[in-house]
Formats: sequence, structure tokens, C-alpha cells
Amino acid sequence: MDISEIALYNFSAVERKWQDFWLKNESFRADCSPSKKKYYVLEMFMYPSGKVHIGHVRNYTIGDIIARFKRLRGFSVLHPTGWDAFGLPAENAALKQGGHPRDWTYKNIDIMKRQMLSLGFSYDWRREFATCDEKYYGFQQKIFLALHKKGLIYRKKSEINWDPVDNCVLANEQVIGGCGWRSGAPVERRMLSQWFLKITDFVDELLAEIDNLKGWPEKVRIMQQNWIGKSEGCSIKFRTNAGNNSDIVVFSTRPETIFGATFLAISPDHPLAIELSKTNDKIKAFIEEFKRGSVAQEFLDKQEKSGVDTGILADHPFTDRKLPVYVANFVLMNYGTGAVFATPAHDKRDYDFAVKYGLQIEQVVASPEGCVELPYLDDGILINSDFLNGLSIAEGKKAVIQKLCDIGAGKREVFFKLMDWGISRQRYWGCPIPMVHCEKCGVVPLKEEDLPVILPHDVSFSEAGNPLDRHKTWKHTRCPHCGGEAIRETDTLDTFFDSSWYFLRFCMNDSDDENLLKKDDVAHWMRVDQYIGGVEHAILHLLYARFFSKALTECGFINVREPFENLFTQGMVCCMTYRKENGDWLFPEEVQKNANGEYEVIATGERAIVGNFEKMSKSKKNTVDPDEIVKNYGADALRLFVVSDTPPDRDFPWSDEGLEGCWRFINRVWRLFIYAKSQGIGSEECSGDPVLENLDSDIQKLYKDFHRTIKNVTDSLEERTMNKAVAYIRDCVNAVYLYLEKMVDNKPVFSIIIRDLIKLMDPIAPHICEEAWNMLGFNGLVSDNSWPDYKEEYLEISTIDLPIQVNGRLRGTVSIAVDESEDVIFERALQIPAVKNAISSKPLKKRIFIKGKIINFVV
RNA sequence: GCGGGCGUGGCGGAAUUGGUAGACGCGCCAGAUUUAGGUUCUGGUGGUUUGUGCCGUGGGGGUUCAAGUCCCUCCGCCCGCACCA
Repeated sequence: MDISEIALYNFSAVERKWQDFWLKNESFRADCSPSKKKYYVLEMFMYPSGKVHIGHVRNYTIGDIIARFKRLRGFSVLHPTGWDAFGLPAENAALKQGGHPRDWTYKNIDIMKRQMLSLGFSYDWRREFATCDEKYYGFQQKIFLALHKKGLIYRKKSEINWDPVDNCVLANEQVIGGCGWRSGAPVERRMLSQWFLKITDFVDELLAEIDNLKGWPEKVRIMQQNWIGKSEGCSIKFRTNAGNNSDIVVFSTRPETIFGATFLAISPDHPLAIELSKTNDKIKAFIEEFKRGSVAQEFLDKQEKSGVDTGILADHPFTDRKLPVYVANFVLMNYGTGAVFATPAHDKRDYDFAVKYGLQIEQVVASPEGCVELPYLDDGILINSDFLNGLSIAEGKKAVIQKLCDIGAGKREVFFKLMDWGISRQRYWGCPIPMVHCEKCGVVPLKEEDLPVILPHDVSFSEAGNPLDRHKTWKHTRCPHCGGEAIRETDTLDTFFDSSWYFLRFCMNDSDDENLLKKDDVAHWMRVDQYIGGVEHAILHLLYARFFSKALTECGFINVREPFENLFTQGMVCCMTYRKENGDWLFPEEVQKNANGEYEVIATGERAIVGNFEKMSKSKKNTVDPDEIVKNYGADALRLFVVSDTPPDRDFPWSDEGLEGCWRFINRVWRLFIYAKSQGIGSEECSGDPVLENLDSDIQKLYKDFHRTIKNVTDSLEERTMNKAVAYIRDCVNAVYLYLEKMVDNKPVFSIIIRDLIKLMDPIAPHICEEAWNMLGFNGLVSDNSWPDYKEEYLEISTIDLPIQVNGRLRGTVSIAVDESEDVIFERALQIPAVKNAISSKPLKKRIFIKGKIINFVV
């Protein structure tokens, strides 16, 4: 048989066949198995936007490779998926094209599920659900009531971030650079009664536990730490000459520099500043100016420090110094106390401000060597500081806080940036909040037996605002407390609420009707052993999910305080961009290379500019459609491609040539399988390990090298560097190709190699592997079997080309047995002409010999 | 400004953790097969010379018999946070 004449692999028939089989037989259902170790692998579930994109494909392929790999490694694997289905786009679509958000959502789920199935992901589909399923959000309302009862949910009138485009409140986490995370519109500030989740109750634990998240990327851990933003310091009360109730409390993390304080600064939002503005036009004007500017973030960033003198003088707690009080634009009301003492010698901002307004600068920290450096020396010895003189920063800090406490002027204090999470949204397509407003009883929680509160279907989107609010009947109900007339809460929950516990619900399979959070099931599967998703969720989702695990544990639902053992954040899929000279984006197919090697627009011949590799996006016209790829190259080729070459945590440069290469490789492997079958390779030839001594030396080497391949692929998959696993597999296939004609005389060895090669490839390209497995007569599915082992003894190399250096430069190699004696090897090495030449007549100073590694002559 | 990451052929990236730099792939070149192109199989491919050699992992310096890897220093790119007291 000529291997080059084997017909192309019919991927579409094969892939369809096995996808149907897996689905029908629930091949990947996860059951609690007492005999196996469990492994929970989860990719962040999808928003049903309407279409799967390549970024999803990469994310879910990485997860599926891990799931299939772990199954073969003998774990009982839970690998579920579902839909993060509430949210604004459904409403926007209804608004734009008519129809109902519910229909839009479920239709999209249908489409996208079909796409996911066509990629051969090994999910336990029994556990699939959407967060907009009544059962799911109904249970979520139960959770809401439990959290409320526990005191973790409260209602408060507060200034909120209002997105004027989406007509919606945003959490602080959803405001990025002063704009809404979805709409991109500048956020306005409004006062509104809102529901809040008391995430701050867990702030210490949320921060402390980050240190134990060893399986998380350092980057994400730091981002969470920064977001929580703990500062330890001291609040200090300053008396002023402005009469009663005009004491100013400042917060400082550097109280030891108090003797360098030369003025106080308060925020324009500080109550005292607002009070003063009533009688002081200059302050009033300054605050107005500040408010006007503060909307646009870029403006704020570049804004120079400025302020206005209030005329008030504050008393220094330890000296006679009178400190002028300024209203200053660089002091934030929402951090600390909204007031600071300024030490210009040791703080950049204070320094800039002092220079601008000609204020005093007093150095109080000197470097230990005594040399004077101004400003901002943040380590050294305290000087000019009365009782602190000569102390280090740390000692001084301790001493000054003690003294401030003693005289009743200050106390130790800790501040956090993290604030409670506002969860109310003035939107229809979300989980209804199970509370009512009763004139007599106030805000009253519904009784559990009255749940779920179902979203009404008959709503209209013809007007702006919340459809629930203007629904004719839905919101009218009875008060659970007094039985009188009451109004339902018409706000719905932030969708981040929905996604904060979905991974817990996956622990139950769909036969469980009532209780979506069974403690035993959760205990069995949690934590998630490997969570995979984009780094864009580093703060929002991951922080909320951590908080929920703690809160639900407090409420007795579960007993898992940290949900995610290992976190993997994959890079983005990027693609070349092209633009016209006027800046308009061009599709790649609109562009061609002309005779001069420059790019031009095919239709018009104008010059086209080649842009950068950028994240795929519709607006930049550099997307590719997974459906098209699957249709033309198959799911296996696509899966292989998205994990080839580039480590999964880096951005992936898409190229059509690269994809073609993967398609060619799938075909190359297919030819190998067909050829092997024609040579009598198959299950009946596999019986135990081959006896190496009976084999030709090159086949021995091939077999030993294959064990090296097993080790390399195993290690690569364990460390999540699929690109390396692919390289080792390709290398191995290349090696087998060189011995095709020896197959027929070495059936047992080749049968074992082919069998185990199928297993090694199965996590990445499962369809072709399932087909080959079946075709060569092996039993069951590949995933019913176990991952190949390698023999350590085969990894030991007996002969080696030992590099010979002279003065650290390579002059040749000698092929010798690894355990050959040193003297013999030196003898051989000195016979190499290039070595002789390099040494010539110079006296030998030293010989370096590292067994199995290198020889180096130093002359 | 602070924090994190990165810098290796034309390109994506390997490198047993201090021991033959460039595995594997893309691209390119050649041979075989083919009526031809494509496919397929095999070989080659860092630069520069070829008698040998010399240079080469962002730049410069250092440690070492030996540095992509360790130390110092400078430069550049990407990401996150940002008047956080």
C-alpha cells in the first residue's frame, strides 16, 4: 500500500458520527464515584449572544483537553456547561427588532448549543441550564432571602453610578474609567434607594485568603488585592478655630511624619467644605468648578492640583504650629475620612500643592547616613520630630499612634477601597427581587412558600424605563406580613449575582428537582479544580464568586469558603487587520498583495494599510466564523490549531496558513492509521510489553523515544502548555513515518505505539482518535481507557553525542556510552581534529567533565 | 507615578532549569511522485564566510571552565491600577 494514495480524511462524517454517539449515550456524564478521585473542570459559562466566536472556541478547547486528559488519567471528571442568560443585550434586541427577550435568549442558546456540540466538547449535558430558567432564578430568590435574613443584604439610599445610555445603575466594579462597562457612556451620579450586598463583611477573609490561592495567576491575585485596597493607619482629630463641631478628622498611613505637617487638606465633597461654601463664595466657586470637571476621567487625570484656603487654622496635636486648612481637589471623599494632613517634604502631591501655594516644607525623615534628600524620602530616621527623633519609620509609627491614643487625639484605623456591592438594576430581563413594599410594614421579604416570583411574560418595550414598573398587574400583591395591599420590588438583580453561584449548581444533576444546592453533592465536587476564563473577570466575577461561597457557607447552604482551586486565564485570539488610507476597516478577503509586495484593495486598487494583530472584533473586520472553519476543516483541526504553537495564556495570532497546517497534520495522522491497519496493526497484536532485545536497534530506539514522548506530552498537559504537547506529538508522528516499511515485521511494537498515540492525541483531537480506536479494533471509547504509562528505564539514554568544548566553545562531539570511563572519553575527545587544533600546543590548564552533559578543555 | 508580564531566526515559539541555542509548526528552497498545478513523501533552512572559522537570545557591564538562563545597569513593548492619604 502506498501511503500517499490514501484518500483524504472525511472529517465531517466521522465528527458527526461520534458527536451523536457521545450525546446519545451520555458518554461524559459525571457521577459521584467513590472509587475514583474527582476532578471538576469548568470554563466560564457563556453569555448567549447569538454566536460562538473563536475566543470561546479557544477557551472551551483548553477546558475540554483538560477534562479528557483527566478522565484518561483515571479521575471522575465533572465538566459541565450552561448559559449566563439574563442581561441587557436581550432587552436591547427586543427593543430594536421587536420580539421578546426570552425568545431571543432561548433561540440563541439553541444556536450556540449546536455550535458547541459541533466542536465535540465532552460536557455532561444533563447538567445544562440557563440562569433565566425559572428553576434557577427561583432558587436564587431563596438565596436572596437567606442572605437578607442573615443581614448580608440591606437597602440604602445612596449615590449611585447611573448609565444614561443603558438607563441602569452600575456597580463600582462596572465603571471603567468613568464610563459604563457596556455602553461606554460617561457615568452620572444620582441618589437612589438600592439593594446592597454586604461584601465588606468578608473583606478581611477575602484579602487574607488571596495568599492561599497558589493556583491563581499572580496578576489576578494582585488585581484583587489592589481592588480590596487595604490601608492601615491612624485617624487623627485636629481642633480648629472655626468653633464647635468643626474638628477635622484625617486619616494617614504615615502618622510618624506628623511633625512635618504644614497644612490640612479636605475634599471638596467634605461636609465642612459644603458647609463653608454656603457663606464663602470662593469655596463655593471652587467646588462647582471641581464638580463640573470631575465627570470626564481624562480631565481628572491631567488636572493640576489646586485648592482654596478656608482661612481656618487647625492646631497641631503636639506643637504650637497652626495649620491652614485648604479645600483641595486631590483629596477624595470616598476614601479614608476625606481629609488629610499634608507633609510636603515626604509626599509628592503635598509637595506639588505646597510649592504652588507657597506653603511651608518641613523635612522630618533623613537617610541613616545623614545626607539630606528632598523630597519623598520614605525610609530613614526621623528628625525634627520631638519625641520621635532618632526613631526608624516603623518605630516612629508605633510610638506616635500610641501617643495620639494616650492624649485622645487619634486611633488606629484600617480603611478599604472595597465597598458594598449594589445589586439593584432597573431592568426587566433579570431575576426579580423577592421583596414587597407595604405602606404599613415597610419593606418586607416574601415568604419562601411564595417563591418563585416569576417574571411576567406580557411586557412591552415601547417606552423607556423598566417594563416591570409599568406592568398593569404584576407588581400589585399582598403584604406577607399584614396581608394588606403591597407593591412588589420592580428592580431585578445584577446578572453578576446569577453567575456568583452557578458553579455550585452544576454539582447537582438535573434529576434533582427541589434543592439546587445539596450540601453533599457540593461537598463532593467542590472546589473547582481547574477554572478557565478570560482575565477580564479578574476582579468582578471572581471576587463576587469568592464572596458568595463564604456567604452561602455562613447561611448553611454549603461548606466551601473558596470556590476555585486553580485558575487559568487564556489569552485573546488576535488577527491581522487592514484599513483603507482613510481609516476604514477592510475584510482580509478585500485585500491582496500586488506585484510590488504592497497591499491593495482588490475592488478599487487603492492602497491598503496593514495594521496590527488585534483582538478579533466585528468592528475591525478581523473575525473568523467557527462554523465556517468546522465546515471546511473539521472540529479536530480547529481544536488542534487553537492550542498549537502559542502557550494558552498568551495572545494567539490567528493565521489561515497555520490552520491549514493543522488540517494537513490531521490528514497525515489519518493516513498513518489507515496504513497501519493495512499492515495488520491493531488490538489483536497488542499483548504486553515488547521484548526490546528481540528488536532491531532502530526500532528499539523508536520505542524508547516513544516513552519519552509519553512523558513529554503528559508533563506538558499537566502544566497546561498544550503547544508543547502538540509539538511532541508531531515529532513522534514524524518519527513513526520514517519506519513505515518496518511496520509489518514489528506489529506488536507498532500496535502499542499506535494505540498509545491515539490516547495521547485524544484530548486534543477526539473525533479522529475515536474513529481510529474503533477502526483498529480497540474496545469501548478511548475515554474508557487509561492514559499510557512510560517506563523510566526507557528514558535513560545509553549512548550520547557528548559535546566537546575548548574554552567553552563547541569543537565537536563524541558518540559514547553514557557510563564510559572519563579517561577513555578524554582520549577520544582529544582525537577530534578541531579539538586538537584549538588546543594546539597550549598547556592544558583544566579539564571539566560533567557526566552525560559535556567536556570542556581549558587552555 | 505604582504594580505585573515580556524582549530568542522572516513569523509563532522550544531549550532537560547553568552544559551542543533555535525542538515542533508556519513560510521559503530543493529532490522524488504527478501529464501539469495542487496533494503526498524526503531533505534543507539564524547571519556571514567556507581552508577553516567568526558573529549571534533588546543594549552595556559582571560572576563562571561554561550564561538565553545568575547578578548589576540601561533601553523598548504590552497589561492592570491610578490624586488611595
